Amino acid sequence: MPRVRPAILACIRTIPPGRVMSYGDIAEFVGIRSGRVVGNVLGTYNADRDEHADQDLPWHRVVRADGTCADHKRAEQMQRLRAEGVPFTRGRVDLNVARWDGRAAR
DNA sequence: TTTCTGACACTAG
DNA sequence: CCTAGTGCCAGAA
Repeated sequence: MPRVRPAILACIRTIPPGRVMSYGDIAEFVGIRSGRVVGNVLGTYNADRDEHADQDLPWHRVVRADGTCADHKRAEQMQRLRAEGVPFTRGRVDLNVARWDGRAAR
């Protein structure tokens, strides 16, 4: 079984400030077809005992395919993204501008 | 080992 | 705009 967790975390850390990636994009990046795994990784990682974990991981730069974010953290996430200069449209991330390919910057 | 769960994606209605 | 169903895969119990 491929260790997707490190790959996913590494991919998320690759996202520069002011940019975001969708769960599906990250899943595709690590070679899987379910964005659910990405969410699971984030959930387990956040639930981990490592206090320094969430500090190192810009989980707020991970959003859904349509630009919305997780319900439980959407307030904090939106605030952080806005602080980084991520454009918002009607409460959703403007993926047309902020989307990060993960390898080919625009 | 099997089973359940989940910070999702996508399509259909 | 919404809900419901299906596919999907790595962890945790």
